[in-house]
Amino acid sequence: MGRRTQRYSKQREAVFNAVKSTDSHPSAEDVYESVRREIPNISLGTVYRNLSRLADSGKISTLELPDEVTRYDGNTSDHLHGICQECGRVVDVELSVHQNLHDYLSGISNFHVSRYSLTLHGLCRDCLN
Amino acid sequence: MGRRTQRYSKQREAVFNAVKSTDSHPSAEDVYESVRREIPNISLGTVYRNLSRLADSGKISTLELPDEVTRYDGNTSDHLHGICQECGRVVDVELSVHQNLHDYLSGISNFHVSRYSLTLHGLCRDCLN
DNA sequence: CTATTTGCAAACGCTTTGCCTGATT
DNA sequence: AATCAGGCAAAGCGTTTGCAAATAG
Repeated sequence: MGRRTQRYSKQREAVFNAVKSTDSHPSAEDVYESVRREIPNISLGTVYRNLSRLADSGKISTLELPDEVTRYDGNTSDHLHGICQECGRVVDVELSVHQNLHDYLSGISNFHVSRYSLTLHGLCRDCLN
Repeated sequence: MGRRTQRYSKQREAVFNAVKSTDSHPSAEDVYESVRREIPNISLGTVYRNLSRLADSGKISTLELPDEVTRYDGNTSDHLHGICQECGRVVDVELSVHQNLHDYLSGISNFHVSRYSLTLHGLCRDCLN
């Protein structure tokens, strides 16, 4: 066990920047496409490896979306996501709701909730018009 | 388009029964193992095909669990699921909470919620002891 | 100099599909 | 007899991994 030391690599930096610089919650493939413009011969395997390491070390986070390709988020704060049924985008959701939900869920009698995963489906602001 | 007519087959009946007769939320592989005791030469492809058809026609339902193999549920009523961090089981969760949640979620300002997918993580009753 | 990281390609796990034979209506 | 469903095996898709060469410290 124990994490081994991490060395700098321009590939990891580029992967990190690609995730950090957008709020589109890119998939590994999306990140690959984006980073390739800067480092044309980067391999998809390297992108996957770096996404995992960055997520392990808490610098980015992984999105738990049902029936979806894994997506990554540069915003590591605790928040919710909505998937727009119209345009397919994954958007950040304002979370006053989120804050009370944990208490709300402790009302459950046959299961002890330590965390939950909530994904909303509906219409984003753009598609609501 | 348009659904084609469905014919009876003993394989589909067995797949249906396997899902209906348990509350363990079996995966396709689980169903395969189970049905094989009755129909030893059934193929895994047939199990998948029938699970899809049964779900399409609403006779069983598909579980949207993040980062999990797809599981199936013979209980088609709207309810929540908890994944036990100790034993890995997926259990049905009593849902008084669930009923109010939709209203609760309409408070969100930047996303119009039409449905949501909520999975709980924690401890089931057995593992809480 | 040594350990880590890369690129590449092969392997993986789960699920779907094509093709031809067999079963249902 | 006309379709639909099954068995089998191959393919598909997203992701992981083994390996030898390159690179950071």
